[in-house]
Amino acid sequence: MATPSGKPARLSPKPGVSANKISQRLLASTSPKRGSQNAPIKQKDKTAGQNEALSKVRIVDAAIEQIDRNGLMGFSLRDVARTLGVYPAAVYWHVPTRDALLAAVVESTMEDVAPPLGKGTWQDWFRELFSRYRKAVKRHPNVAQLVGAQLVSNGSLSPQMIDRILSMLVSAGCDESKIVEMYNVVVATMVGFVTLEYASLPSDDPANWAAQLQEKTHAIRALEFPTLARHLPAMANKAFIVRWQSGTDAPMDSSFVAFIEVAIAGMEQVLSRQ
Amino acid sequence: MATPSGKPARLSPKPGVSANKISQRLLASTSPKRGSQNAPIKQKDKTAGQNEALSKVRIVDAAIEQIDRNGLMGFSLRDVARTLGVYPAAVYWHVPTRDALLAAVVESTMEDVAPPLGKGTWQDWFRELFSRYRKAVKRHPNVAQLVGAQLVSNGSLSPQMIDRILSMLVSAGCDESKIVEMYNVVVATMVGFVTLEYASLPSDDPANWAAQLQEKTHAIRALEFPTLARHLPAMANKAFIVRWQSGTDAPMDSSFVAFIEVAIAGMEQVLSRQ
DNA sequence: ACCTGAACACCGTTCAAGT
DNA sequence: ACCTGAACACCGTTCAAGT
Repeated sequence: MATPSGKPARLSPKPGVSANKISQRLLASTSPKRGSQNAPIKQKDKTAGQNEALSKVRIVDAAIEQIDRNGLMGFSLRDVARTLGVYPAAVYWHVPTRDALLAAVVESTMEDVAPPLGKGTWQDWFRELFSRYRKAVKRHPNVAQLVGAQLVSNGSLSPQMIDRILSMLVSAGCDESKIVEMYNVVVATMVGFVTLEYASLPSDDPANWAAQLQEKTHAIRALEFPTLARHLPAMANKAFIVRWQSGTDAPMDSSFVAFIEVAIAGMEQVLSRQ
Repeated sequence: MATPSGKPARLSPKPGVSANKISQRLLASTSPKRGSQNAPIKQKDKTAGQNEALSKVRIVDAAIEQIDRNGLMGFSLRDVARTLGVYPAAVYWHVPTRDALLAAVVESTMEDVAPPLGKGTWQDWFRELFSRYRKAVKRHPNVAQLVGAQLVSNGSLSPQMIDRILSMLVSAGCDESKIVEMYNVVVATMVGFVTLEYASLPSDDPANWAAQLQEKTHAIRALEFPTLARHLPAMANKAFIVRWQSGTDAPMDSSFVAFIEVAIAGMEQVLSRQ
């Protein structure tokens, strides 16, 4: 009845979902999958509007739509092709690989995060930058993981954003010798919290998973971990590691604010010390 | 010759690698894959040592080894089974799913990150925590993405670490009403930078990819982005978004130090204000 | 209790051939 | 130039059956 892994050996038959890879489930949220067979279904009716010429933008849009609906887990080139009514190979004419497509998705998601170089304080500018980034991710939360992984080293290289961050650091009085370090601090701050906040849950079966995690939570020995035990009620589903919903369903607004205030206060401090 | 996506329509035949999913390539580093067929190759010789009874720990260890060698991309249940000389289904007796296995990998990677509650300052304790976390990730860099995604909301719930972080915050004078927020700040700080630093590169062909990115970099219009242009030499391969190696090959030590100093200075500031 | 052997329903990618 | 149609080499997962 119970396997060594402590779970029932097999649950319900689980029909079409099956297969997949890497962070897939880890990063995923939910997703059905009504599988059609092989050949694409050409829909000639105007209602669907699926018969304009295929193009990279149409493909990227379809990909985003699919990721929004089904999570990263629900994403596959073949499915995108299916919803566009073409063969998978057709997609390959416009996009060299699956991951190039995902890179394009990231790029599209990240348009216009960097605020213009107005006349406020540098502190306010960075606050605005961080908030805008978060809003951009919020619009397509299931893309969050991609962004985190991609933004680091990627063709989604937005020179404008980089230039503005550097300019702002200069006008914040950052020493030229420290500017690369501080730039990295800014980017890590921008991306770090939000990536975690919107990291999606591992399970196919969120309800069950939440229940299990709550179990585990209640099983914590109050004597061994008194501080944790004391704060548990306040932390439940509101603190990293002790939550069972992602930022989509349980936003962490106040913690985000705290995070950026810490970051900015820290930057003030470090910049004034140099 | 050139497709709309601006890349050659098809490169070299690309033999066995093929297929895969999600962040796969995004998170991956490199990986061959010498494919055996279907049935596992039983090796009865002692040298390989592959004939002890199958068990969850052996499976997890094999998984880690494989991820270290081939990247997350090179990871598959079937491959793990292959190296253990058993059928894929055998693995399923010990581990309920692929992602449960990856969760176990994370858990194993994250052992003992939280330092004991010694007698130093709270500042030093957090410095130590952040450094230990980074070292743990460094040991198995290809697991970094998993950790980032998992640690947030996961069965890798380590009550001890949480308890210690909370205790430290209390003794740092953190107001009880702000403790959850500050805890989240700490976790995001711990995980954020390092996850980005070790995020792996998208390409199957890192050399080519690096070249392309350098091209793109040189193509930046100096007139349009003067600050960026000025600092480009200092940033190349050392700054997020403008690098073509991951933390494994190009560690970002000084930026990491700057990051945690900013974080700690910020925490001092915020804690003293409340 | 633990594993084999085979099957199922998917993948990403390639490639000749059509239009 | 753009897409079809089919194939190739993989996946994760299930399930009866063996031992």
